[in-house]
Amino acid sequence: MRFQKTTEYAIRVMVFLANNQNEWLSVNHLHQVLNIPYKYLGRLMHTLTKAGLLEVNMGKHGGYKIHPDKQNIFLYQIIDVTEGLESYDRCILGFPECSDENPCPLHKYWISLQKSLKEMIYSVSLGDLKGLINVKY
Amino acid sequence: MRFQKTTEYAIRVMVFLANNQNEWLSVNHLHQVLNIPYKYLGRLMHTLTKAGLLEVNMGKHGGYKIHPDKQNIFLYQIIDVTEGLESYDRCILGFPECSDENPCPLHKYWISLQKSLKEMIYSVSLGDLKGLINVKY
DNA sequence: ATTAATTTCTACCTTATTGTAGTATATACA
DNA sequence: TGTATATACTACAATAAGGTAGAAATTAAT
Repeated sequence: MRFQKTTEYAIRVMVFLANNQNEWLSVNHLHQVLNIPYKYLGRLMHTLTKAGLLEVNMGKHGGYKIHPDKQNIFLYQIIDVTEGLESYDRCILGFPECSDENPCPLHKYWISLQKSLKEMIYSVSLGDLKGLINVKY
Repeated sequence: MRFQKTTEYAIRVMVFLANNQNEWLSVNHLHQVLNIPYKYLGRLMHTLTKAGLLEVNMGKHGGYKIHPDKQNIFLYQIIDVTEGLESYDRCILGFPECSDENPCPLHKYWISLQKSLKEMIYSVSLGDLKGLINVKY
């Protein structure tokens, strides 16, 4: 029961960028500070940019920053880009017809947990996480 | 954010066996009723047996049933066999030193959810799920 | 004994995730 | 305009999860 590693990386890097709003940060710098494989991170940054969460500046002194139009990004937006949100509406046992009326054996236990998980990813934003960067990964 | 598919399969099959305590159920039967790939399920049953959760009877009219010494199995015991319990104590951002004193950015949000998840897998048992098998997978 | 139905064991295949390498392209600035 | 420093793009490699195939071993019943 966990996020994909790519999602971990994405949240890590987005939190870091949110704490350095006005600087262009290069992949190499982020790779070193956040301990994420360089080339893999490069591709992830590109993906986050295509998804509209980041602004990019190519060439010398280039890098990435949070997109100016997206100043309060929620966790669900990041997760949506990296692994999708399907699992937050899915039956934990993979029963395709699972519902309150037609529940799988774990339904009543899982539903409330799923609700809490959703509440977290839809309510926590990068703004809530500002300042929290004294972490060595 | 989900269980591995193998864990899904394992819980499905254990719930079914718990509802048919006195019968030897063959892999072929379970495969058909629970819609789990035949050969893959065979290996999973063997794994659950080696872990002591099931009793096996080889040969004609053979199959599996819940091990007589394990009449009230909790979810965490099944999950431990299929994917391990590491993720239930792990930082959601993979920060190796994450703790109350030295938290990652998501720590305070994740900790309470993790606690609920643990409470579920340590408190829900197959006994709690008996009778709930009117499900077509 | 023989046969049929079952698990066991070993090997391999497929797919998704994670990670690496190299070249092309863009930008800043001397 | 040349050079240094970035990202973009494409291809491929490694690993883990999920899945398949077939022969060997075990058991029940005839």
